[in-house]
Amino acid sequence: MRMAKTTEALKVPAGRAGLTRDVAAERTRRDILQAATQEFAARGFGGARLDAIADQMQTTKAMVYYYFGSKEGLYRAVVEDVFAAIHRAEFEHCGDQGRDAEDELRALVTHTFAFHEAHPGYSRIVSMENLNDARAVVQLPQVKGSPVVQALASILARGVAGGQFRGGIDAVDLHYFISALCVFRVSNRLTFKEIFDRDFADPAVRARQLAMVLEGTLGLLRATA
Amino acid sequence: MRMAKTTEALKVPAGRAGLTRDVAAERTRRDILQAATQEFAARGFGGARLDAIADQMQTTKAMVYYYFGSKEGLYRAVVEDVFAAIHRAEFEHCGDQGRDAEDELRALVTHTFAFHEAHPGYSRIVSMENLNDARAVVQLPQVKGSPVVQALASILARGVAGGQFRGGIDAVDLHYFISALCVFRVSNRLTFKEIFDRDFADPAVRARQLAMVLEGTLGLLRATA
Amino acid sequence: MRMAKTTEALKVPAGRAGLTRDVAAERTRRDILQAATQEFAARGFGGARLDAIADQMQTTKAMVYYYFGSKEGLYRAVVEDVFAAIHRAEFEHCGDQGRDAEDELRALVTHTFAFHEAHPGYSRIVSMENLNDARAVVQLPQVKGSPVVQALASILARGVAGGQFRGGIDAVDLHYFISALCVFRVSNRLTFKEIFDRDFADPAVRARQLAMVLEGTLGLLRATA
Amino acid sequence: MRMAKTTEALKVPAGRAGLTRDVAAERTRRDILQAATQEFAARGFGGARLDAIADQMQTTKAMVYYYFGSKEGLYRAVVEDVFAAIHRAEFEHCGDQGRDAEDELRALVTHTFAFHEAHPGYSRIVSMENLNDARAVVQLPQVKGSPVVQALASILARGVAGGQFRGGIDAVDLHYFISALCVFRVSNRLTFKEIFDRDFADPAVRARQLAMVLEGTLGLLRATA
DNA sequence: TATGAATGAGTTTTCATTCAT
DNA sequence: AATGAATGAAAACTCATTCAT
Repeated sequence: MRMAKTTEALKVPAGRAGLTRDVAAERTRRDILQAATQEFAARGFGGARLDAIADQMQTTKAMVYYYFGSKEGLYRAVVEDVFAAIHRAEFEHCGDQGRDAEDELRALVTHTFAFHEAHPGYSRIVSMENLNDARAVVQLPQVKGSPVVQALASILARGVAGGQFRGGIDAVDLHYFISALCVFRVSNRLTFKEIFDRDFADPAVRARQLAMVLEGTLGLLRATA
Repeated sequence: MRMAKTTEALKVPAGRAGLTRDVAAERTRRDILQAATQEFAARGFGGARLDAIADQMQTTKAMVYYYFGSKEGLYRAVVEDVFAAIHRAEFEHCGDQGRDAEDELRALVTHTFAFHEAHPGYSRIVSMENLNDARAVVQLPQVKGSPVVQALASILARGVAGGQFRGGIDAVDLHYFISALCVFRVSNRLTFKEIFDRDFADPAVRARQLAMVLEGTLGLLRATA
Repeated sequence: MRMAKTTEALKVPAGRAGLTRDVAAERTRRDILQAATQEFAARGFGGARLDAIADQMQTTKAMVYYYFGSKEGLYRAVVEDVFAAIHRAEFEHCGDQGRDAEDELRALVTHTFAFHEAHPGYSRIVSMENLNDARAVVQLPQVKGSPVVQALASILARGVAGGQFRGGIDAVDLHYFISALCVFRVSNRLTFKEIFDRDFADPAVRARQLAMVLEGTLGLLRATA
Repeated sequence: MRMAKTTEALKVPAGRAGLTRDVAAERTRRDILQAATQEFAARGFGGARLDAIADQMQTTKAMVYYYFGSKEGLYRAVVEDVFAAIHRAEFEHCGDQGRDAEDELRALVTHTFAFHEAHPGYSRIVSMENLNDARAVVQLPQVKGSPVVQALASILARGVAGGQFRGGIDAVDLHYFISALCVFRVSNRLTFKEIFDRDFADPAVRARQLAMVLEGTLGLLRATA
């Protein structure tokens, strides 16, 4: 009897005795997923080794097939998981509406900046998925959209209403702008360092860049050209 | 007798009769390099297949070894080639100094924006190299630095001197800022399109984004906060 | 506590309350056996998958081990079951002795012809067992012999006595003759159809072939050469 | 650079120097094919092991993929080869037309009888292919038809014209009749021996059975019922 | 220079079997 | 009596690399 595919496989335990087993199974699944995220981020899809993933746990390689069906299925689950984490993080931030639009935007940008910096593995997975023609994302309807767009739209509307921001800026475009500045410094850190000898991880550099991102974003919104 | 390694293999021989053959050889080498660039860009290092590269040409797989020594050597040559192309493009632009600093900056940003858009394969190779821990770039001394930094420094100096720009912005940091905005929309186009349903290739979107990049960059430099 | 092996597992228990459960168990066992017969017939021993067998029922793969001990044990049970069914069918026919020898033979041949046609799965199992070096049959003492041989011997004796048939024909040899003609058209139907474009399932073809088998058999027995 | 697929892969050597290599390559291919025929005949498709095939030669398992692309491709090549051999044998016999129809038929039957007996591996492959739903034969246009049908048609026509045979017998049907009797005793030899304790390989049994097949066939054709 | 054949070490995948509950 | 999870050994298949010509 096969399981495979994605996440819906974990049944709600019927009782106490069942609980332990299902919990253990779910734990096995998560172990695999975590190890796989690391391995895929480190070596790409083609370079990732199921052996390496299995070796990181107490489980065997066959379990990958039991839970995910194939290397491709595992990859899909990893991508799904990463985008879910990104969206979750964005959602968690969007709660504290109601403040001044500019303050709000600064907070959002700062948060985004810090989030990607703190989770370089996510950027790697996203880069890899782009190299892979987004073939996993295409098949995952649940990754569509992000709460951050609503949040930006709200900020923009308030800023424009309050006369702080100029109009004509679209929320998705603004998200591109902020994302580019926050993600690039993580995803392209290594080549940038080699070529320009500048380490984005250096605290001073980081502080300057955060300031630039904030000023650039606000400069864009305030521009009257 | 093997040749292997990277570029020093191209020495143009002094002999006369040998010329034809060397020209053919050089052509074979370039064919391999181009096919390899595509293959690596499409599948990453681990996913790239020497068979696939050989099949794209009239040459055989063994030729890869004759000219590049190994898959790794071929990969290095591809990365070197790509960065050389990027730097060459940047250099070509930097020639027309002497105009107004802001105009100059607009031209440089616009050029960078268009260049990456026109060469998505380059961004792919750069993304891949980052996923690969920059292991090729580390070994390639010739890719260090870029003329664009001098150009930006010159623009900044003139802009500050002319009172158009505020001071305190570093040329390399500014290059990060511009690169991020120009590269991200190419390297992350696919996932962005899937998730936010916004196609960066759409002319209207492109025009808006170019405007944003220009306004954002200038807004950053003009900012007095 | 394991049971394993083959048929002696079916003992009907004397207990009262246990009855329901044993009936259910026997039903499970038969379900497995049927699914297994199909799977083995369809894919051969090596190609058969316990997963596939389990998936066809409401039972799990582990039940196969509970009831049959191993894939090999299950295979043996299937072969035993099939030969038992064949012998049972042969026995059922042999009851109505006492008629004219030639009529009797016609009836027997016609019956054999129809039986194999109606149960192509049996021929498949027999073919498979031959491909498997008869390793299951060797270990199954209960499949030895068949009532059909006695029946043929009786028919032959009466036919010879009545001057209808010539002597010198052995009952087992005659069984080979009839079986070959009846089994081949089932077991080799597919390749024959592809190569000669003749479908043995076609009613007209079937009628002609039945006539041939009857005429051939009787022609053999009447021959005086 | 891949080859795979079936037989057309062997190029005609361009010259003397090329000859040796191509001949060696062709030899490798045939070695694999022969080992595979044995392995498939012995264990069926699912049970056959590529390792076992490779171990029988001085070549490696990867060569199977080089020449045949997959286990399935190898299987197809084996089936093709076997049917080609059967048809070739049938063709070789069909040459000596012109004799008396009955003599001719006796010779053909005797030859068929001996051929299958001498090549039990062929019958195994045919049995296996039937168990495998004739999936290889379906894809092999070159196995369609057999010269034996023409030969039988000719014999029948002459026999009818000469008054020796009755009319109304179709050549393909007759081929079924003869094939069934000749193939069954090879393909079902093992189970028959176990169940009826009669060894078809025994010279005395063989002689009796050949006589039966001859008499039965002629009896069929002479029958006036 | 160039080619097709060959190889060996790996990689993904499968599967019969067992275990804990 | 039954189940789902787990396992290890082996299977098919791949691929970078080398060799003979």
